[in-house]
Amino acid sequence: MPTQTKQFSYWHPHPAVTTDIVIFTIREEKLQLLLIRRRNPPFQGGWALPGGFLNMDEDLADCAKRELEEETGIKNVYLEQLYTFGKHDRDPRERVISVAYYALIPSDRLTLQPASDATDAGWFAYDELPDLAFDHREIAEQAHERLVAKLDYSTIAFQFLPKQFTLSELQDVYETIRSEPMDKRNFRKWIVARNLIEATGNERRNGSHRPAQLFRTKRPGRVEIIR
Amino acid sequence: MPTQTKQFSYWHPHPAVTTDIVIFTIREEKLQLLLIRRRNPPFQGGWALPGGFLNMDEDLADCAKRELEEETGIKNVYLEQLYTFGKHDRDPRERVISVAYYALIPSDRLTLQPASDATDAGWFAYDELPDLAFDHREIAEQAHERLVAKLDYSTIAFQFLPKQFTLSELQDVYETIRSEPMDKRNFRKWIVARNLIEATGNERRNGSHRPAQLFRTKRPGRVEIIR
DNA sequence: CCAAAAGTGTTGTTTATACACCCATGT
DNA sequence: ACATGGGTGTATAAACAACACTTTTGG
Repeated sequence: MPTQTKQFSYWHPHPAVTTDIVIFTIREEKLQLLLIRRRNPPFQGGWALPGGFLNMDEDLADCAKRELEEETGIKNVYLEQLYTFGKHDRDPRERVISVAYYALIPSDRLTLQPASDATDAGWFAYDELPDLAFDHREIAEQAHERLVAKLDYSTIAFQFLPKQFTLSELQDVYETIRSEPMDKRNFRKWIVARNLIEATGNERRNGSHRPAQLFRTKRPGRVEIIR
Repeated sequence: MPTQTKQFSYWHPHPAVTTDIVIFTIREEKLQLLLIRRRNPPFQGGWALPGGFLNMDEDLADCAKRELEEETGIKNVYLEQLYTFGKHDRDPRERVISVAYYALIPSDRLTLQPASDATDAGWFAYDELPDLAFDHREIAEQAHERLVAKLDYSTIAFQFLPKQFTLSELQDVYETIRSEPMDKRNFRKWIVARNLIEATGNERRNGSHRPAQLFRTKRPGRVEIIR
C-alpha cells in the first residue's frame, strides 16, 4: 500500500469533500443528537458528528443520506443542508471541505441499527455535549440555531413526531427545543389557526386521566414555510 | 504541458471546489446582477456567475472575496454564503462542488474596475437574465429568494445604500427587490419603530421640490436579525 | 404659480398575550 | 375520591393595514 502509486491525479490541487450530519431527536424530554466515536486519528477515541467522504458519482445530499443510513440504519427522514465549513486548517491531515446537513428523527423511529462497522455511537443531550472533534461543535451549534429559528416560521416541528400525535406532544417539541414553557391555550389557538393539522378521530388513553385526541398533519412529509 | 505528469495525486478521488458569487446591486431602478462572459468551454461565450477555484491555503469566504475583487475591483461589501451545489453532473468536465455566495453592492460603488483578465462583464436586470452556464440560473434564483426573505427579518437592505440615504431611497430598495409598492406612511412608521437609523442633520436637495432628510444606520456595516 | 417629491395621523382589524377552571380517566 | 394530564374563553395590548392632504423647493 505505501509503495503503491496514488491513483488519482490532477493538474491542480483538489480538497477532499465530506458531508457531516447533525442528527437531532427528542428523547427523554431532551433535545439530543447522535455522535460517533472516532476509530482513527486525528481525535482518535473522541466524539464526532457522523459523516464521511463524498463519492464521485453521488450528489451531495445522497452522500449525507448514505452516511445517515450507514450510521443509524434510518432512511427517509427530514434532511436539510446547513452550511459549508471550509476553513483551511479545519482538518490537520489535508484540506477538507465539509458540507454540513442536519436531520430530524421522529421519536418513534429511534431504534438505531448499530452501524455496520461496529463503531460505537450514542445519543447526547444537546446541552451536555462532550468535546467534539474538528470544528464539529461549531457545526452543531449552527444547526441548533437554525432549528430554533425554523420552529417559528416553518412546520419543521412535525418531523420529530410520529404520524399521529397529541397537541401536548407537539407543544413539548416546541418547549424542549426552545427550553421555555408556553401557554397551553395560546399554543393551541396558534397551531389551530395555522390550519396545518386535523383530528384523526382517534384518541390515545395513556395514564389515569382523560384521553387525548390524536392529530395528523394535513400535508405529511412536507416542511413548509408558514406565517 | 500535456506530456508533463499531473502533480497533485491522492489515494481517493477528490472533486474540484469552486465558489460562485451572485453579485446584486440596484441600478436604474432595478435589481441587477453581474455576469461575466466565459472565455473557455464549456459554455464558451455564454454568460455565467463570477467565480473560480479554491486555493488550498485560503478559506472559502476568502476565495469568494478574492473572486469578487478580481472581477469587479470591489472590496469590503456584504458577502454571505448561500448554499452548496453538488449535483454529480453539474459540470461536464469533472466533478465540481460549488459553494455559492452572494454579495450586495451599494449604489454609490458601482464603478467596476474591468477585470484584470479583460473578460467582459455586465450588469443584467434580474428579471431579464440571459441563459446562464451550468446550474447558475438555479443559483441566482436561490440567492434572490434569500434576499427577498432577508429583507423582512434583517437589516440587509442598508447594504444597497451609501452611508447616508433618504427614507425614500430606502423604501425604493424594498420596493425594487419585492417588486411591489409600499405605503409611504406605514413604511416610515415601521422603520422608525425598529430604531435602526438616525437623522444625520444633513439634507439633500435634489430637484425642484422639498429637500429630504439624510439618515444613517446606527450600527453601520452590521447586518442584524430584526423582528 | 406650478410641478415634484417630502413629510405627516387616525381609525379599524388582526394578532399576540395573560390568565384559571372543569373534564375524563385509571387506580 | 383523588391524582393526572386534556381541554376550553375572555379581555387587553400590540402590530399592522388602509387611506389623503400639506410642505418645501426650483424653475
